[in-house]
Amino acid sequence: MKDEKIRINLKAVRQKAGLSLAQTAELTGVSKAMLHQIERGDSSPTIATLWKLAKGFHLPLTAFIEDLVQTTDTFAPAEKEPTRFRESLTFRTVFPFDPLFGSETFLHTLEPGQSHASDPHDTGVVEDVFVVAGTIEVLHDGEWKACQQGDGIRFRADQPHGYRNPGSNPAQFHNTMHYPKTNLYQASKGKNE
Amino acid sequence: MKDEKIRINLKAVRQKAGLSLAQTAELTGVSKAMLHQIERGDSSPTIATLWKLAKGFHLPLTAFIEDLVQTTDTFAPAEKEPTRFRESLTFRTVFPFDPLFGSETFLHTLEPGQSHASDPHDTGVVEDVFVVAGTIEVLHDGEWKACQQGDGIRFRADQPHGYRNPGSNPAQFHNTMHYPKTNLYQASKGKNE
DNA sequence: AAGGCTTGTCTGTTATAACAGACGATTGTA
DNA sequence: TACAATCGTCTGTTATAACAGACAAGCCTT
Repeated sequence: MKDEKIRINLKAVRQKAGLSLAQTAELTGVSKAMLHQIERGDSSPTIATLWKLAKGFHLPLTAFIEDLVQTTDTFAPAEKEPTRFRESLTFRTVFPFDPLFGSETFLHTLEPGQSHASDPHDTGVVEDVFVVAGTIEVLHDGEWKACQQGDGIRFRADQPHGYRNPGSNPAQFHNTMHYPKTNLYQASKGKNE
Repeated sequence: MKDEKIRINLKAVRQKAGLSLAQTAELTGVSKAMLHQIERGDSSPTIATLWKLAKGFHLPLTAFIEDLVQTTDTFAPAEKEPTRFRESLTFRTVFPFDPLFGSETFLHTLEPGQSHASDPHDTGVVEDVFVVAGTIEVLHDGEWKACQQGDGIRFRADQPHGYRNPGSNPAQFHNTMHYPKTNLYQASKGKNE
């Protein structure tokens, strides 16, 4: 059964923390016997107990099950689009729009001092921004939010938003646009199907 | 309790797929009564049950567990505590799974010499990899493909694949999984043995 | 050795997750 | 109106997750 991985993860986390079953029971509020059964794979814990474990170890719930989620494998390389310029920023298409997923990803580059304002998109469109290098500020809900390298921010794009680079070094950020299923249907009604 | 997320996500996923409780029971192997109790929050499902749901819907376990940001704004700061995954790589969730888009995004970190292999996932699942820093090699069709900083690769994830860092510096890469919505429907017909 | 204190394991008991099936309410069709 | 086929809800029953506590084996002190 796939549940093995849960057992392994729990044991690994516990041993990594250098805790005994009793200590773990004290820490998480899950009985010692239950911990033992989970590690042995004799019982499949409920999410409630999983949550106790996560909280006790100060780990995200996914820490115990994330490996179950790992995808894998084959690939068809994506073509690299040439860099294009708009008025105020440079961008490159990393992953082109795919109607199956309803998303597209760009890599934007902002020189120091540059800013770019984007008009509101259709309702339901969501934007993911992840700062690859440098520091940028993202405008949404009427205020500028500072985002450093490694920060990720998701927001509704059906309102005015924009980006600017307040620093002294070039900044790069990922930009993924999600177009909800409902929008796709309305947009492509009578075309695809 | 935090278990609400499970209930909400399950109901959202089910309704998104346009399935009734009976159809979902048929699809996932979880009884109709139990589905109802889970959605109502009257019972805390077992991971075994959660796994049935995930397999039935061809979705990751995180689809039911991660915060359901029904397209609300999220901010994932870079300083967020990374989740350690075994001995082979470190990652953190940048954008959690959202049933509206059917995708989730992680940020993986590979130390020099580290490698990670993944098991095949459901057909139709597509993975986007974008190298943020350093150099990695991606295993595909039995051969390792070198990917430098700024390279983006999209590939189908229904075959074994893996990542490794052959360089002498740490490497970071984005990892977005797309779970096609069509799977939800196709799975309901003819999937049962 | 003896004692005290751990470790992980194994009981018996309780709480509840999971099941099969019945039930009224609703919808569509003849 | 009557009938059939759904829907989600609500029973009673079974399976098992979760608990408290006992147990032997190992590890230090003295």
